[in-house]
Amino acid sequence: MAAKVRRPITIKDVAAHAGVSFKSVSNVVNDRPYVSDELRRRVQHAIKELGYRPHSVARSLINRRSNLLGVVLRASAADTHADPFFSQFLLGACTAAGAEGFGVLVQILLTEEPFRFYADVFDHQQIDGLIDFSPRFDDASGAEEESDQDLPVVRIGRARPGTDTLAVDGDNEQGAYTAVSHLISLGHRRIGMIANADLSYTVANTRVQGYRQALAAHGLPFEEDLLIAGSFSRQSGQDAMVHLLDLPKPPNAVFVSSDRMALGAMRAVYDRGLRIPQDMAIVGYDDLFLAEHTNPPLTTVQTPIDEISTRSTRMLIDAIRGLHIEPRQVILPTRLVVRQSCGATTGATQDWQP
Amino acid sequence: MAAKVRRPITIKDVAAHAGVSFKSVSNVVNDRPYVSDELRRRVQHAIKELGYRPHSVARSLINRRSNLLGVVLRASAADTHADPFFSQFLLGACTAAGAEGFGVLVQILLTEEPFRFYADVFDHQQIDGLIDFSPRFDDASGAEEESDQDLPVVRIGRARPGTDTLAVDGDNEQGAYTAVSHLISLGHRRIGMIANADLSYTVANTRVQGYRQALAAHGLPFEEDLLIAGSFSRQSGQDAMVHLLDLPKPPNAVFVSSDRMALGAMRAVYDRGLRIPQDMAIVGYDDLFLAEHTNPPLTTVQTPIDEISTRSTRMLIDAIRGLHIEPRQVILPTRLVVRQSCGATTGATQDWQP
DNA sequence: CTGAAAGCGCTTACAG
DNA sequence: CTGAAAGCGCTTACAG
Repeated sequence: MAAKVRRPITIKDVAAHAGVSFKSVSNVVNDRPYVSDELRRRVQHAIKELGYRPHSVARSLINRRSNLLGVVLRASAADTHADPFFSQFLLGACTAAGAEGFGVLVQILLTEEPFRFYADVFDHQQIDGLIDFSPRFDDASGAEEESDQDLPVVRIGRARPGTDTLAVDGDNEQGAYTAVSHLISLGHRRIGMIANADLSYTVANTRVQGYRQALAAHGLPFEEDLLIAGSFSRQSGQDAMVHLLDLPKPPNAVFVSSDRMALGAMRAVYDRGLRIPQDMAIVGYDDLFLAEHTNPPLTTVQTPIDEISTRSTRMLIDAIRGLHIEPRQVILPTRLVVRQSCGATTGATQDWQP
Repeated sequence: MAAKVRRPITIKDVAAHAGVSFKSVSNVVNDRPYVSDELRRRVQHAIKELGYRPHSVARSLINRRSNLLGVVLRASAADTHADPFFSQFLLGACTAAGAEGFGVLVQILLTEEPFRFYADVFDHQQIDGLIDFSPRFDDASGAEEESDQDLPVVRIGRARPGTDTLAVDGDNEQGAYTAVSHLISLGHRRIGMIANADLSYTVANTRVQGYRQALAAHGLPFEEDLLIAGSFSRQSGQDAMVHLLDLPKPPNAVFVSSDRMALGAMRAVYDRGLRIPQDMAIVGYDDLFLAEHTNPPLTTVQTPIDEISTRSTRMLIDAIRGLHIEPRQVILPTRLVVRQSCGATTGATQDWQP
């Protein structure tokens, strides 16, 4: 453990203490070749003894590198409070960044605020690159893809087709496909879908694709009536389910591509005096903490958030280092977590009431 | 909006463009007095035109200030995934810090890792001060209060008695007091408590104090049997409730000082075939997102996390600026959110099943 | 390996 | 207000 330091120790203090030139200290610190083992040992000893830490700011000034990564989250105030992914994402990002000597600067913006360019987001703070973690930002605006500097940017989510934006995302198509196929394998033939948002959002659109592909792959027709789009909120999930239940011939299973909205959908089902999953099977998306605690526990799709955070951070650091990055878009597989709301009796978790 | 910049613009570029000395540019940027309005206008015009941003690293080197705040979260991997407070805390901290020209550097540590001193946490990254957001870190270790540098630190949580650590916290005593008093006002006389952790954690201990004070204030005896400590997890809440239900004379109301544990406690109640709140009233603590979604919705205590984040950030910045800070410990009032698990019929939310 | 110099972009303190 | 200099802590490039 480093000795406790009161006054800043500089490279010169270390050089004096070790009886070498400060140049040699620099060489040792930066792991340069042509340093004799003996010299290295003496310098390292002095560094330890004095508790020397290279002054990152001075190095930044000369290297034109701050070794700082920016992470921006654009979300509504309500989302932020509940967003279970951001903390988890940060954990992975901090770990991956730290391993490469980078720190993580965070900026959270409310979508209610006027749009800001990346350069403005971190204002005068120098960063070497940036991760845009704004899963719910309307893709149609597109403004966030326009890097206003030569700043490397990795986007969490889907890149706009035709662009070469660096992007990492969970496989929404596959996640939805798996969820719906699971319902089909359980014997359901009329399966509705409540999309998590308007289809201009890729995060909604891609999941609808998976839904349609699953139907098609199993020879089931796509019925326009059975697909309805919500808007992220629980209430919108409830409204959508009411709409489906009011159909002349309602579905008996629904894929709700957001756990939060699935909560609202379940409420609508119970309000009609129907049972889950007997009268209505439900599968969600996200695997929020609460998915385990609904009644019955919610079968849902889990996004590989840890892997997304690690991959995107490494990708950004590679970009900062000028490496050639291939592929530029990474899509990571999701996992279906089977509980009871789908009607499968094979769920690992047992039944309980709250 | 700033013009788009390809190459870094320096203070000299601005000076040349405006036809003034670079010294004057510095004066304008730093809002020094004795700058004529005419000069200021010319410089500001040039700054805008060139899209100049002062190089924060160069300023840091000379000012010995990075304008960077560190925020550390120490948590277990499981907690991180679910911790609803951290994102929300960061939102407040980023906003408050940004308003004063500070950026926020984040570091998330897993409690499973070996302990690290603050200086090691941010390694070589320079920060001006630090917020320790480690609500569940065992207070008994105390290591985190020992600043190993002259680094200003604000702790989120309770300061150790007798120390002058800067600290901001929610009023756990008052929160618990209010929760238990509410149960008493509903007619309950045998009220148990499941503490969120071992009493060596102030976050548990203070809530127990509130529980005892509420009993005493209403002339009810404190019965040792009715108090049992869990350990943050849902399972521990379930086990504790089983224990209480096995008592010769079980309570008919329980204050569980953690929503997550309340979830386990509810499960234990249902496993016995009992009803909530008719057979067992329950009040939680934290107001997690899911509290609204339990069956029945959970009455719980809400911590003023937004105010905690804003106050602690401002306090840290004041400390960095060398201001005298009084009081050094701030305790902010909590709020009881009445739903249905306590048996009050006056809850604003209506009854529903999941 | 050491020495002596220049420079990263800025601020400070000192003369004019 | 301007000018010319020094310096924050470090790295780079150049001689020895």
